[in-house]
Amino acid sequence: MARAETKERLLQAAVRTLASSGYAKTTARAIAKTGGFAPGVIYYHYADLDDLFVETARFTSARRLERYKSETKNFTGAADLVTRLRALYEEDTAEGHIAAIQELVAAAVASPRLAEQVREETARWQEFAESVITTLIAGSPIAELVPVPELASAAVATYLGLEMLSHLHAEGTGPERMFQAAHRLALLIDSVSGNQP
Amino acid sequence: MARAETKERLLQAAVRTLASSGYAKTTARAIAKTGGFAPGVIYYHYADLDDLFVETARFTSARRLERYKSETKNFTGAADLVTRLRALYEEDTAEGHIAAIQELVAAAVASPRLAEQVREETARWQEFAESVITTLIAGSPIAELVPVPELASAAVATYLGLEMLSHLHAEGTGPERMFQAAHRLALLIDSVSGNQP
Amino acid sequence: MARAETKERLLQAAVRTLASSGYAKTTARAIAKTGGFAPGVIYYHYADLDDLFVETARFTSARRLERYKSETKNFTGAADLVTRLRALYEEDTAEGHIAAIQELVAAAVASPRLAEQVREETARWQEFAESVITTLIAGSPIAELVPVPELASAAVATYLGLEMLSHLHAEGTGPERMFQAAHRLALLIDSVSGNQP
Amino acid sequence: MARAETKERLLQAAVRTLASSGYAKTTARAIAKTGGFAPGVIYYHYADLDDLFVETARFTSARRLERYKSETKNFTGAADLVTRLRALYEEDTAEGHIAAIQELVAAAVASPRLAEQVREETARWQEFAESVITTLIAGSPIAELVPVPELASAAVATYLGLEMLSHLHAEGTGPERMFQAAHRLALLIDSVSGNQP
DNA sequence: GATGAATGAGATTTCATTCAT
DNA sequence: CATGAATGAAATCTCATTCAT
Repeated sequence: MARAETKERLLQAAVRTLASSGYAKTTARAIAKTGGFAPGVIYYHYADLDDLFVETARFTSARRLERYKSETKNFTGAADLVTRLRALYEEDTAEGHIAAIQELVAAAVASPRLAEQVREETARWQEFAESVITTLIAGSPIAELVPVPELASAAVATYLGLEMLSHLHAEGTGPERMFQAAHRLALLIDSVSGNQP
Repeated sequence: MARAETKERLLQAAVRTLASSGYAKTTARAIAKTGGFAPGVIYYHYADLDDLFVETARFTSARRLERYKSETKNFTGAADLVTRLRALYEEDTAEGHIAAIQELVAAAVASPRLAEQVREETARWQEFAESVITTLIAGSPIAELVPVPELASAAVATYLGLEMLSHLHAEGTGPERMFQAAHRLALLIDSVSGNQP
Repeated sequence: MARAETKERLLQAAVRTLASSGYAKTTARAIAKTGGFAPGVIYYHYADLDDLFVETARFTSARRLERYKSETKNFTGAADLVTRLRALYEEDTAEGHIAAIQELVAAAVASPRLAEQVREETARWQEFAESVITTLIAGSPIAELVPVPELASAAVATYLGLEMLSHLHAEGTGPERMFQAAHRLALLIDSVSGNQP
Repeated sequence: MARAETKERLLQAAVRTLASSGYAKTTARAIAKTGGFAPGVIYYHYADLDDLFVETARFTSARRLERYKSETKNFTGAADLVTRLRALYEEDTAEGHIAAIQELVAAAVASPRLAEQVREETARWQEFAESVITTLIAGSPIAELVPVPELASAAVATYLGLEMLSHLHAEGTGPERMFQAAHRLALLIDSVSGNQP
């Protein structure tokens, strides 16, 4: 099998296992079982598990960020944005993307290399959040007053924290209700700014 | 040594080890080394490591919540509240409290009992956040419009997410700048509501 | 069991296994089987196999050197010295001491720490050889002409090389015949110098 | 590529890897990397690694012995012989020949076939040493007294032992100083025997 | 002839847990 | 109550060898 193809299978399996079992239980065997290959393959393609985790952070983050960028292109207002983000968040949950990232963040305490990679990815998300916020407030009278970087940081943090907490609730209604509240707030903002809902 | 005293030493050691090494490296030996006692003691006081982790979640959460409640009693406005929270957040960081909680949340994926305990603790924090928000908006004309539970959820999530991300930044200036921005916003709110700063 | 006692058991087992199986086959399992304990014990007392090998080099070398010093005290001439060395060499062979050292030297190519330790031990043997040679030629008219350090180096090298080669000969008569030849030479030297045989 | 040519590339790569990494680290992958070919090739030309090692012993020994014989042809005395041996020894070191042999000797403890091959090669070197010594002492009055086989054994052993020890010394000045001492001794012998230096 | 991806057996290493003291 | 040595199960990792291409 082609090298690149196999590597992607490994990364996918790593994401799924991290999300479902936590990083301490994401053993080589567990990943192999998830992906349906022999544990040895991991070490043929990656130096060690740490190496695989670093690549996993890069892979899943880049992949999702691309999707977020493409799906939020040309949003027409705050409410529209919330609607799109809600759909994307549901994809994240389904794929286990944020859950995997959260486990990788927790694992990063013990791995400088992983910490550095997650830091890089987070910076990319922060940049994305900044550009969305900037677009959102463009033309508004309060645009000057908004501390964009801090708000972007807060947005990324809230996103991660939400996922973190939603894992604890079997029902998983937490985020759903919050998106609804956010949507109501967004409609309010749009009506004030004269956007089309 | 008194039973209770020893147990607290164990729990403190667990918190410190979780914060500094991550839960996968928080082994019986590692905790014992942090606390300066023999690994065997853990099993004298707790059934197993999972049991210790459950108790650790209860212990550090209860302890900090008590402190948060006592330190936010009688706050006089949004800006005052932010100031107090900033000081408390610094204590959290110094003690490794939130870092430990974050590791426990990550670990909870693999332990139903731990997940249940963290859920309980989170509920208490959410309740606390709700009461603070309710107090904050009491008397305001918009009080009716604020979705308190959702806002409280978001606040807790942001708090956790922030700590999560701040771990990745060696400098650690992230939260500091956010508290500053929050303080400026709070001053604005206070001036609108007629609070004393 | 006392820590020191167990550690010595481990070191003895390591020497025996190195001598009988070569360093590549001296696995944790193999050592444990030789010594009759669980493989895990090794890692309780030593950081890793490399660590155990370093200590093994120190242990077996120090032990044998002490014996060599005590057994060559007050030798009365070259022939007497050869006789004593022959007996000591037989002990070495029986205990597997030199065979183990030889395997450790071969292993040292891949382990800087081990290389350093073997270097230290070799220096001690060279020093011992120098003191023996100096005693041997003391008072002789040619004493001034003998390059003691170089001769000591050569002696140590020959000793190791001999053991190395004797391993290849099932019969093992090689060293025996060489000691006999050395003894004849020693008698010649003694008769010239007027030593008592 | 011609069969013979490829096989020689494999053998060369094996020698270099043995010398630089030790036999435990001389894996199929490591050899392939050294030689710049795929690991699979080894198994096309040799049954297994043991087989490759046996051939490597034969190859490097035969090659060097041929060179030793050609370079010591018609030596004119002890000092001249030492000079030639010193140059050859430097070649050995540069090519990693003796280091490889030493690793193979260490490995032979665990492989009867390899042990047998090394034994054969050693016998050839012993024979070579005997013929050199015989030539050296021919015509001397003490020729009858010299135990040629034992001396030849000792010479081979010392040669191997020296290399073994020289690996441990980063500076590598050990053998150099010994060749110098040997040269001074050789000059003395030549002057006594009336050889031309 | 040669490649290099994949496997499975076995090595090293870690660690929760037990237990004699 | 506390200690810390020991164990056994499971983890990480390595590698000779095979095989489809």
